[in-house]
Amino acid sequence: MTGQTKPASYCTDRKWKGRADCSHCGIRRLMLFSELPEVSFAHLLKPIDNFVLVPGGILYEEGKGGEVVYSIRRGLVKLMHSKPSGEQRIVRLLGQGAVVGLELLDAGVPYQHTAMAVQPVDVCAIPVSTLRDLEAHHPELCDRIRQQLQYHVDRADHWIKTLNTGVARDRIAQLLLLLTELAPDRNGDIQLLPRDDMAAVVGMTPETASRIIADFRRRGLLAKIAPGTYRIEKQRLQRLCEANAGTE
Amino acid sequence: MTGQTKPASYCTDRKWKGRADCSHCGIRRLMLFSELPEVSFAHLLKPIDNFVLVPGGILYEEGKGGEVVYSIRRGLVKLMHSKPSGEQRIVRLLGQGAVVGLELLDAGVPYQHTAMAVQPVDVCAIPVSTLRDLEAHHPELCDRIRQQLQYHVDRADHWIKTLNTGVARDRIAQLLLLLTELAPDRNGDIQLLPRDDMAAVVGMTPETASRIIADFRRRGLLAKIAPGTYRIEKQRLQRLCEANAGTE
DNA sequence: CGGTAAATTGACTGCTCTCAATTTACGTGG
DNA sequence: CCACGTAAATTGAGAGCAGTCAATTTACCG
Repeated sequence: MTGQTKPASYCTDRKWKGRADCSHCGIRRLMLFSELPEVSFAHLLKPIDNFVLVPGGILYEEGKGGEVVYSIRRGLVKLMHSKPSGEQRIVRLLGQGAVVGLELLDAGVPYQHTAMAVQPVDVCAIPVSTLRDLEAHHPELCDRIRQQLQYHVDRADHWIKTLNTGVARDRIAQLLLLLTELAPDRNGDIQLLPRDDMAAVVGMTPETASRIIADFRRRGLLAKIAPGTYRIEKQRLQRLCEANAGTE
Repeated sequence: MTGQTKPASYCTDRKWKGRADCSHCGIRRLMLFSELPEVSFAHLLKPIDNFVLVPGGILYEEGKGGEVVYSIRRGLVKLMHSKPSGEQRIVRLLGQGAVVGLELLDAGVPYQHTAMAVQPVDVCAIPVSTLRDLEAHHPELCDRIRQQLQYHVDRADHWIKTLNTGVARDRIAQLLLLLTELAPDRNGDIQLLPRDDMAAVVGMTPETASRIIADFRRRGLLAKIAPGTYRIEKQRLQRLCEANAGTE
C-alpha cells in the first residue's frame, strides 16, 4: 500500500507522476489542504496520486461512479453536460486551485459532468474517503470545501451573465477575457480553444465563433504569437463588451 | 432579547410573522436543520425570524453586507445579477427548502445577488452567527450546508444547459417545465412569470417571450385557469424540447 | 369607471444558423 | 526534410429566427 506502484487506472491519456507529497507541495497555499498541518499527511490510508493529462484526456465521465475528486495544480479543465440530443454543452472552465468532482461527497451520487483537459493538466486525485477522514480531525477543511463549492456557484453565475447573454461578438470577447484570467502564460498570452469548444461554451455554432475570431484578428484585437498562442488587447475587448453602443 | 419584539429591519414589503419555532416547524424535514436535535434550538443567542413577502419584495441586495441567510419555507424567489449596462439577468429560481445568501459564510463577503420574491414567499432569516454556533456542535450541519451549495451548483448547471441553449421556443418550454417543478399549486398548475422576468431568465426580449407564450396558448399547450394561473401540457412540452425535428 | 402598466401584435431589420466549398494546419510516413 | 492525408478553420450564400420600434389591446388598481 505504501510503495510507488502504478495504480490500476493507468491508461494512455493519463500519465502517472507518482504519489503526491502534500507536505512539500509547492503550491499548497492555493490548494484544498492549505491550512492543514504537515503531520496530517503522514498516515493517510489511501494514497493521493499525481497525474498529467494531455489535451483531450478525460478525468471522469458524467453518470459514472467514482471515489476520487481532482485538485487542479496546473492547466485548464472543461466540465461538460451532454444534452438529450447528444451534443455537449460546456458549463465551466477551471484552472489552478479548483477542485472538481466534489459532488461525490454526497454518498451514492455519480459524477455530474464529463471533465476533460483542454490544455496539458497536472492534477492530484484525492480519494473521497481521505477527504472525509481529514475532515473529521480538521473542521477547517469543511470550510475549504464550502469555499470550493461557493467558487463553483460564483463561476456558474458569472458564466450565465457574461457568456450566455447578449450578442455573439460580446460573448466571445468575454470568453477571451476569461481565458486570460484562467490560463495566461508567462507573457499574459493565451491558448485559444478549438472553435467547437468556443461554440459549446457560449452556445452558438462553430462557424459563428470562427467568423468572430477572424474579425477580431483583422481588427487587431487578437494577434497570433505562435501556433495556438494569441495575444489579446484586453482593455479594448473589455470596452467592446461594456459599451454596446460604442463606435468600435 | 427573548420577547416577541419586531426587529428593526421591518418594512412595508416584508411582514414579520414572529420568531421561528424550529423545533415545531411543520416542514423541518425539508429544511437546513432537519437533523438537529430539538434541544439545540433552546439556547440560541440570536433569534430566527419568520417573514412573509409579497411579490416584488426584496430579501437582500447585491453588494450589500448582511448577517442573515434565508431559508425558503414557501413561494418562489429569483436571484438576479445586474449587468454593467444596468439590466438584470436572473440566474436562479428557488422554491421550498432552498437556502439563499450562503455566500455570507465567507467572512467579509457581501450578498452576490439581489434576491426578490416573484410569488408570495414565506422565509426564515437565520443569522450567520447562529449557523456557525450550531455548526460547531453539530458537524452534520456542515454536510447540510454543503448539500445546499451543491444544489445551487446543480441548478446553475441545469440552467445553463436547458434555459440558455437552443432556440427561443425550447427555452421558454423548459422554463414552464421548471416552474411546474418548483412552484406547482395543489392542482399542478403554475403562475406564469411576467414577460420581462421570462426574458431575463432565458436571455431574450420580452416581445419574443410574449409571442412564444401566445403561440403555446393557441396550440393548447398552455391554458388559462385563472388570472395568472395556467395549466400546462407537460408531456407535450417535454416532447417539444427533446425532439427538435418533431412534427409538433 | 378611469388611468396606468403589462401584454400582445405588426412590420421591418439584422444577426445567427445552415449547408457547402475552400483553405489552412498538423501529424504521419516516406 | 518534404509529401501526403486528414482534421480543423475559414469563408460564402441564402434562409430563418430573434431583435427593435411602434401601435394597439388587455389587465389591473384605486
